[in-house]
Amino acid sequence: MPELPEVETVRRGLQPVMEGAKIVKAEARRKDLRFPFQKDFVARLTGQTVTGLGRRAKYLLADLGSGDVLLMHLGMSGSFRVQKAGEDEAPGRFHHARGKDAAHDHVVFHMSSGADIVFNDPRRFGYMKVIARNALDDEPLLRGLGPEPLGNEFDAALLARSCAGKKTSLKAALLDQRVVAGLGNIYVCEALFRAHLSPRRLAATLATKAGQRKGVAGGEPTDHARRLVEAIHAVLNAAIKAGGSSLRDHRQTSGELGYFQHAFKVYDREGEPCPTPGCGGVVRRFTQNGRSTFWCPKCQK
DNA sequence: CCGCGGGCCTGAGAGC
DNA sequence: TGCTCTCAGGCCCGCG
Repeated sequence: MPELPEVETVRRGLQPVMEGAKIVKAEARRKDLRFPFQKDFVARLTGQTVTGLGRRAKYLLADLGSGDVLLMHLGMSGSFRVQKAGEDEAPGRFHHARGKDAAHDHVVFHMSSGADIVFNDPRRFGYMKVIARNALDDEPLLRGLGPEPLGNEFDAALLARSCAGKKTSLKAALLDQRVVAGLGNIYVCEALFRAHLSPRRLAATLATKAGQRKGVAGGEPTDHARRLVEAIHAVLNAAIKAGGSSLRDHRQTSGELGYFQHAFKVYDREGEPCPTPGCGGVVRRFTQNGRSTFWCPKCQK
């Protein structure tokens, strides 16, 4: 489910109840999520103060007083909710009028702030791991990640360079977290639409001819690359402002829905008229690398 | 190394 | 009502 805007929304919801508070008690209610929990997972969290809550790509990172970092990933269906300590934790199958099945409340942090933070994940593609902060650079889950799309170093030149020599489609390249870290299927479709670029275009065409050979440092970006970076910035910032997109699972930690799904131009809009003024095309869908791509074949070239 | 397809899980919705 | 089938916002792994 969650792409960068949803994870950032979750981070902003958790920050006020986690930062500066102590994890009085941690519960892992099953032995695994996507991966088995570490044997010392609960022990390394218990009694620790959370000194900061950050985000890298689609990961949340909670800094602990011990020098450890708690790494959290929401997978496809993970969500956090914040509730008052002892409140109505899981009385029935469905609670909080949120359609969340309590059977999938897998991890709970009881905070000294008086908040219980509950991680719910029906599909269990999410995971959590505690690692030493001084080993972050060696962490396999983080090591290959490319630049933050909203970070200073991510610009047209860098994008063009990392697409240089890529034989794959532009769509697949943008989904590759080594190229840029944090985009997923929705925001790739939306960014390509806003940039009027075809998802089928060869990724290497973002660099000029001179720069298309892989690894050429001076590969000049094309106007296409500039347009695409602008579109990525715009769509991510707008989505964060809207609290993310709620299709099925994503909720803000308060339980509120995000509402950026209403602003989708093409995602999940197969058959609708293209929203580009004067285009007159129709939004189409097809499958690329096993994922649905939504686009307007008339104005995305 | 690179790109692709399969697999991991559960649940919602469509069609019969 | 209920069954079967498809699809879903992610990512690791193994294959060619």
